[in-house]
Amino acid sequence: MTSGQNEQSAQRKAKLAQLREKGNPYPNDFRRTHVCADAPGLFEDSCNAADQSEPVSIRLAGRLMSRRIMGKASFAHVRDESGNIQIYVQRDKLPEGFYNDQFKKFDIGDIIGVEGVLFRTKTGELTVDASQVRLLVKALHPLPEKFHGLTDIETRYRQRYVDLIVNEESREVFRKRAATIRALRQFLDERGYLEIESPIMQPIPGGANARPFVTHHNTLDRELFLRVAQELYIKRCLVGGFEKVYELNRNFRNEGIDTQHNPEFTMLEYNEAYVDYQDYMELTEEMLQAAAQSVNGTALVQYEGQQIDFSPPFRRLTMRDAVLEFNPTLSKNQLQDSESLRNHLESLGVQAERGFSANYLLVELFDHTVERNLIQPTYITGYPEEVSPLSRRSEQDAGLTDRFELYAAGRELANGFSELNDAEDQAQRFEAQAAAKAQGDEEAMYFDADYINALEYGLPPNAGGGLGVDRFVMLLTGCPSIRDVLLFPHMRPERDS
RNA sequence: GGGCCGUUAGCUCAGUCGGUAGAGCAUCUGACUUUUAAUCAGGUGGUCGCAGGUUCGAUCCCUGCACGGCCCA
Repeated sequence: MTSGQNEQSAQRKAKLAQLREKGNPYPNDFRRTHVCADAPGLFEDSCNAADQSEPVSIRLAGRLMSRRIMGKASFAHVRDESGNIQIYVQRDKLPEGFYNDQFKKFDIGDIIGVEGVLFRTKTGELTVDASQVRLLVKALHPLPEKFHGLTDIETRYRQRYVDLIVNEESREVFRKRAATIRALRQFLDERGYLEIESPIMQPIPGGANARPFVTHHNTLDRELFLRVAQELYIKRCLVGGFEKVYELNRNFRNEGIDTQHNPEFTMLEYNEAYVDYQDYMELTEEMLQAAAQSVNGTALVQYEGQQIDFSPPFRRLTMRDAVLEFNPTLSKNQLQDSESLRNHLESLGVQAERGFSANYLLVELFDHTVERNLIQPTYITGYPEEVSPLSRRSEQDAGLTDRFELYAAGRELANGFSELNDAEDQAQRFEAQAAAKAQGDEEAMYFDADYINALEYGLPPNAGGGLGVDRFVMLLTGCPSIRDVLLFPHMRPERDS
C-alpha cells in the first residue's frame, strides 16, 4: 500500500533534486499573517472601510489541492487546517521566469506559501491575487483523486495521514472525538472531580475480567502488565481521601479485533464517595446528554438508520424483566431454574455447560436475546454476583448486585455499580477469581493483596462508572467501526515480499 | 474459529464465456490571462495481492496463503 517507486513519485523526486541544487528545499522562514478562514471577514471589513482604494493583503500557507492552468495564469486551491481558499496566479505579476520555471512545476499535494490581495472573481469566489508563491515542502507522492478521494478502507486506516489530507469527513470525526473527550472532562471537572493518572504498567492487573498484555521491566527484572482497567487505583484514591476522582485514558485488553474492539481503547472511569449506583445512573445519563449536546448540538443521534435519544431519563430495566420481554415463552419462575434456562438456550442453539447457576445462564440469555435489541439508551440492573466481583451485594435480592450496564444501539456502552467496600468480602471474591484463573479462565482476576489492604483502611461507600469512550464517539459520529474513531487503529502487518 | 465478498495504473473503477488489459481523474507534451470535476489535442504509465496447479496458453478456472470488509460464533 505504501506508495513505492512509480513514475509520478520519480518525477517529483527529480524536481526535489533540482531544488536541492539551489539551496535548502525545506525552508522554515515563511510566516503567514492569516489562515484561510480569516479571508471572508477580512474582505468584508475592507469593503466596509471608508477608504476602499487599499486592497487587503494576506499571507497564507497550506497544501495545494487543485490547479487549473491556463497559459499565462492559473487558478488553484490551497488548504490549511481552517479551510480552503482559491488563489489566482498570473505570470506577469511574478518575478521574471518564475511562473514557467517554478510555479508550473508545483504539484498537487505540495505545501506552498502565498502572498497577495483579496478579490472576488466574476463568479463571486473570494480569491487571493498572488504577488508571491513559494514552495515550502515538496510532496513526493501524488494525492488520491480529487473527485472520489480515498475510499479504500484499508489504506485509510494504514495511511491515516493520507485519509486526513483528502477526507474532510475523517478530519471531522477526530475533531468530534476531541470535543467528546473535552465535554466529558468538563462535565466532571465542573462537579469537583479530580482527574488522576494511575499506572498503565501494573504489577497486578485488575478491575475487569480481561486477558492482559504482559511486558517486562529489565532493571526490576519482573513482569508487568498493561492495565485492563483503572478502577482499583481510583478506589485507592478514594481511600486516600479524594472523594470524586476520574481517569480518562487508555486501557489494553489482549483480545480479538473487530468493529467493536481494539486492543487498546479509551475508557473513562469515575467514582464518587457517598453516592450509590442509582445516583450514578442519573449522573451518567446527564453526562452523556451533556457530551452529545456539546458535540452535536443535540441529544439526538442518527446511527445506522436509527434515531437514538440521549435525553434523560434513560429507560431502566432489570435483567430479568429484559429477558422476559424478549423471550415471551419464558415464565418468571423459569428464570430461577437453571434447567429451564439451559433448555431455552439450547433451543436457541447456544450450548450451556452443566453446573452453571441460573443467574449465570440468565446473563448468557441476556447476551444472546436482549443486548442487540436495546437501541435506545437503556440501563440494565440486577446483575448476578458471580459476574460482578467488585460490586456491592444487593440488600433486596440475594445473589444480585447493585450494578447497572448501559446499552445503546444494541451494544454495551457503560458499566457502573455501588462499589464493594467490605475488605473481607472482596478478599473472598478475589479468591474465587484466582481459583477460576487457576482453572484456566484467562480473563479471571488476580488476587490483589494491596487492594485488600487499602480496603482495610476504609473505602468510603461510593459508586463508580466506566464509559467506553470510543464506542460513544462512534455513536456521536455515526461511525460503524471502532477503527473509524481511532486515528491509528491496529492492523495486521502488511505482507512484505 | 466458520461462512460470504473483495484485492486490476498514483486514485476511483470497468473488463477478459482462458489468447499478456481499458476508462475517468492524476501525470507528461503542446494551446489557452476569471477558472473551479476548467477546456482542447496528443502521449507515458500495469508482476491484474502472493505461491502453486490445470492448460499449447492463466489476470480470468482450481488449491493454498496474505491483507481487508460483512455476517455468524
